[in-house]
Amino acid sequence: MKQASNDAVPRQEAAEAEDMPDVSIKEVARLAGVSIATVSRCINNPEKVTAKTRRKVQDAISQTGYSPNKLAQSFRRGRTNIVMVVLPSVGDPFFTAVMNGIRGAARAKGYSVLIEETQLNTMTADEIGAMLVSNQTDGIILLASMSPFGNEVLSAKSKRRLPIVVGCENVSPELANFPSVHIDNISAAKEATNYLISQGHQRIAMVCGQASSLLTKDREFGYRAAMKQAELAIEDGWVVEGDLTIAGARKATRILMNHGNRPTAIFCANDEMAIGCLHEVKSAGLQVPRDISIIGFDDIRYAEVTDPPLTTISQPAEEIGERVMYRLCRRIEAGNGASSSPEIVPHKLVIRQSVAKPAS
Amino acid sequence: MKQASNDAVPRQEAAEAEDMPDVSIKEVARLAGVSIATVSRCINNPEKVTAKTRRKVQDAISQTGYSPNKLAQSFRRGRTNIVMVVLPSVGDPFFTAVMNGIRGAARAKGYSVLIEETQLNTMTADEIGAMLVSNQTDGIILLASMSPFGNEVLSAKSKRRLPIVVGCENVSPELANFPSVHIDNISAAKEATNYLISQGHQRIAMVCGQASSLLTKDREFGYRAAMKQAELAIEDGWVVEGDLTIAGARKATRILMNHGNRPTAIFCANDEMAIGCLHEVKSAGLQVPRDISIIGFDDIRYAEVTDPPLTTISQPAEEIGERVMYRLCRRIEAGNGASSSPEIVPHKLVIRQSVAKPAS
DNA sequence: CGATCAATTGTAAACGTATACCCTGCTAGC
DNA sequence: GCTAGCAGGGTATACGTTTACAATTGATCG
Repeated sequence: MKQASNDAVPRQEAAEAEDMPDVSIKEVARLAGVSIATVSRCINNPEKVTAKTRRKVQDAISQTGYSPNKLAQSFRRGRTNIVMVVLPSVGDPFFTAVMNGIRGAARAKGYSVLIEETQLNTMTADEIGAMLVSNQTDGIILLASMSPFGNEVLSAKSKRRLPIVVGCENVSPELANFPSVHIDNISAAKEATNYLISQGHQRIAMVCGQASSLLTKDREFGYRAAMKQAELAIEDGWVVEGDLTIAGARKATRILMNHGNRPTAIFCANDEMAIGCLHEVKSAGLQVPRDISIIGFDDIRYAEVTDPPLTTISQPAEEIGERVMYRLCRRIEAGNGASSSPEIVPHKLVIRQSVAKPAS
Repeated sequence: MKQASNDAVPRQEAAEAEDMPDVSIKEVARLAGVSIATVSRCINNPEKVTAKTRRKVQDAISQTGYSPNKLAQSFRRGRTNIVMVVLPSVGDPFFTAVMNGIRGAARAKGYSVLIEETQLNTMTADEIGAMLVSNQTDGIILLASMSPFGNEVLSAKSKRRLPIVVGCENVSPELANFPSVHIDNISAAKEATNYLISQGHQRIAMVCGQASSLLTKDREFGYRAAMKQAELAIEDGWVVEGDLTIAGARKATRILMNHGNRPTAIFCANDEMAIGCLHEVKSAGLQVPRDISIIGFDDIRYAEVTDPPLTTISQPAEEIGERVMYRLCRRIEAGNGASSSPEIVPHKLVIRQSVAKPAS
């Protein structure tokens, strides 16, 4: 296959591309007959260099296939253009949607996104702190409560205007005065519960999230508040803890189904669990919503294709993602100058068909 | 709250932690009364340093709260310990599962994971290539066909034993001799189709993925092969392209439902689409599997909670993720020395309740 | 034509770490 | 007690950029 030389292929280029050991700015400078400073300027401040020189450098660059070593750049500039987002589970479609918003904004701003899950203990608070401190990332978006995180590294470093923004949930006390963007989880949970009440339900149970999660804590709080306000009792065993997964919800639902005083409606702290709950109720031979009503939270994309379609609270997930990323950017650029007030985005009750008036 | 001084708190530490401008190895060395080389050795080769010295250094480190600047480390060592994975959609639970495998292995090996989606053009092939070339990442896992990617950057660089591993699908010709790990998509699709045939179906349609995706191309190929082998005709309009999303599948399904010669079974190229398909069929007032059978592909976690539960092809998603990551590690460490043969993992037909014998 | 000034380019230092190489001092063997 | 050997620690350089500053060029104006 090695032909002699009868085509007009620019042979030199090919040859250069062949080995190309590790072409640095030096090599380009040599080839263009200028100093490395000029090459650097050509790339970063093209207006500060003569058109003629720019050409020479451009030629040299395309000849060598040079591209700046990002490692060196990051090192020199002290910035990686990487942000980290910490969340409970990438698998949850709600967070996926938030991530889409983040990713879009990140891309627009020239950042890459590093994802870390807390769910399976894939990363401890210490490690996250270490990551921050060691400059691997320019900033962090917290979509998950990280209480243990607060005290150790954070408090010491927070004064150094550490770029952290909290998303999707209230900021915990330890993280006070970090910016945040989220819906009003308490009000939203109240609204969901009130909707069930307005349909005539009185025996309303809840499948909530882990106790450690501030987000689900708020939702449970809203549920309890609504029940209290309506003067409805919450029986022992009606509030059962899931782990925000389908499997967890199924287990929790089984417990509820076997409760002596079975509820007529179940409020799930997220849609993922509502799906598990729905399946489990149907598996028990009951019908939804005829026998039991179910309401979820998040409005993930599967919510409208369940059978029956899920009534739920809708969050503007992508928008949250976008906003949280933009706030992080401002925090990175402006330091503590950027505002740190919480930003509340609107939620919405989406009525589909998993809730009906109770049978009795 | 600012008390005078009546407790035994080590005041110096507190004071040091207070400002901590940017403590570098130099500061630690100064404090420990040793050279920076020794500090470095203490961290990276503790056995090459006296216990006594080690102590002094350790003390200085914890006093200052020093942690090595990863940027500088990466720069110096020429490695970032970050790998990039390129995939069509993080939202797809199948890829989420693969990612879990990747993440687990990455964590075990000390890598962080950078995710890039191709679906929404969030990153062009050029950008990915640039990323690679500029050392931002140590290696890349491709879970998505990147045909346009092949020629430009890759071919030029592939000789430089670029650490790339392909996952979930056959490696395209341009990427030849990169390692890969995936199931045998063609055989699996054949198996799915044959199962429908074995149940007595003759009018079998398929909702496939984008033409650009090698993975879905293979599945379509398997379907066609099985049909041919069984001497069953595929009518015009029975193979309709979805985009691997619920919405796309619903649109595709509507087309199938209106087909003059309506199929009795539908093979969907992934479960996400099968869910959309299922919903659409039921929305049309038909029953599954009584009126129409549906079979999916991937066995995502929602597959067992649909109504009816989805019959599908199961892939060992996490295992694929793990293996692909480990192969990438070997590639990073051993260069081209590491084998580059494709690694086929087993798939499995999971029979649930979305397929039955045809009515007629 | 020479001087002054602006525009452009070159020089060199710095970022924080790792390490090759050298030096010191100790131990052990004779 | 002397030397060979070696382990522990110091010195200094390199990694590839960016950038402050110096130097040079070219141009404009007197």
